[in-house]
Amino acid sequence: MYQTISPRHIHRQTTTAHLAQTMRLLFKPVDDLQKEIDEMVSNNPAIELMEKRTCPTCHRPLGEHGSCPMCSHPKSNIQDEPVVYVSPREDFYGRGERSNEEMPDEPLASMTEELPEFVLRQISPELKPEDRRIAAYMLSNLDEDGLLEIDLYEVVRYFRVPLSRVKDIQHLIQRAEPIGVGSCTPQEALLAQIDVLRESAKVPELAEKIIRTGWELATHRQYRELAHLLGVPLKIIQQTMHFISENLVPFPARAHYGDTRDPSRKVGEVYHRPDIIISYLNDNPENSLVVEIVMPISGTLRINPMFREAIHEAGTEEQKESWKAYLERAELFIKCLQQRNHTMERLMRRLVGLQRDYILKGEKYLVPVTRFQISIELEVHESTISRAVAGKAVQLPNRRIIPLSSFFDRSLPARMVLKEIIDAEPHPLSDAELMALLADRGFPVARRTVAKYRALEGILPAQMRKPILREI
DNA sequence: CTATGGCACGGATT
DNA sequence: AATCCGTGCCATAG
Repeated sequence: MYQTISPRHIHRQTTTAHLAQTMRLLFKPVDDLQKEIDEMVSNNPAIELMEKRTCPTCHRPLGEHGSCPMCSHPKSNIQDEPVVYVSPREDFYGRGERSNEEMPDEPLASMTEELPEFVLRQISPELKPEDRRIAAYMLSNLDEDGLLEIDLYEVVRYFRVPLSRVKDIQHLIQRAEPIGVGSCTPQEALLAQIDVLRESAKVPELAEKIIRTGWELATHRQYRELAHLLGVPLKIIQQTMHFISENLVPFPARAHYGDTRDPSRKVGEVYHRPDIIISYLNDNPENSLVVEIVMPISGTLRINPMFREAIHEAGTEEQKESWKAYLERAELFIKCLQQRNHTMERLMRRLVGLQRDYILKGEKYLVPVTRFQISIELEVHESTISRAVAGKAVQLPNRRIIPLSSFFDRSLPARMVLKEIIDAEPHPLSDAELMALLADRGFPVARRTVAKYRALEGILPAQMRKPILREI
């Protein structure tokens, strides 16, 4: 944003109207903010959008001080103080870009409306610019299960590019969340998931074999025939099938929608543009973290100086008044935006410092914090924090997009440890036993609560966890 | 009798 | 003031 006013200065001249509007803007996620800004810019002649300024070397938008935080900032060795800045960032589809290309943007099925965007956003950092159209085209042809409903050759013909290039793009898509999306068949989706899973856990060799050669039999639950075909004992087959049904999803998109196993993901809250992007400086894990507060516009807003001048030459007194009103509203709007960003910036600086391990090492390391505590530390009202957190999404360095509110989830670490325990124990443990083990690891919770956590994580009760097969 | 899920209560959080 | 979350009690299933 255009800043001639320091945040402290803003604070002093806060008025009630100002406050009210700041509140309104504060809890708006980027999507809504974009509409808000668009409307203001097109209706109010006093405000204008400066052209975007991008860094000449890395093409990222410049930070608010006119320097590029991504490449001109020296390597920071301050570990507790991440670089936080407000970033003007373009819509990922590129505004206006769509008009000169015949980007296929026919309406999608309502359920998957946001899936293509969601995926495109994840892969766009690795996607060559010239491949974006192809990726977007493929993503717009997903069915409601997240599988590609067109043939790869169709894409080849449409864009007249080599098949290998299309396959490369598909490979990229498959590895984005939900993993396996964009595959042509359920098998392909499963194999992609195995691929990704192997990076962090061991996967039975047999699983891949079953999917590759015996999938027909497996889907019909003809395990005996399958065992015979692969020359493996029936029992092993059953165990592997159990592994598959527990860990893999043949229809990637379903995991996010109707699946009651993961009630923490609500429909509509899943696929968001990130409001905040956390990444490594220059994408190098050696470097410190950079936190971008995303702005939905590609430039900076400011008062049009011409307009300010023009007021003196207003024809009638009436006109003068109305122009002044425009001017005031524009000023207010800009100040409120600045304050919103300032609040977000402070919040994220504190939060990232606090939850660094969570961001880098995983959910197990989340530090339990309440909004209330943060509000005291930042000396703002607790509702301010609530507003700032509500409905916002964060993209982590590993490209996962999660709700900002998960930073305040008290029970997440306990649930992750619970998962670990269950994964590790070959013998199914009852809730009471699990309770004891959790207590050992520093999570004293009631037996009843263990059951609730299990349910939250979609883990079946002990008896049902024996090698019984779930429907695929 | 044991293991679990449902319901509801109370305290903390928002 | 409304909502969320952990927990205790009790019914039910095996």
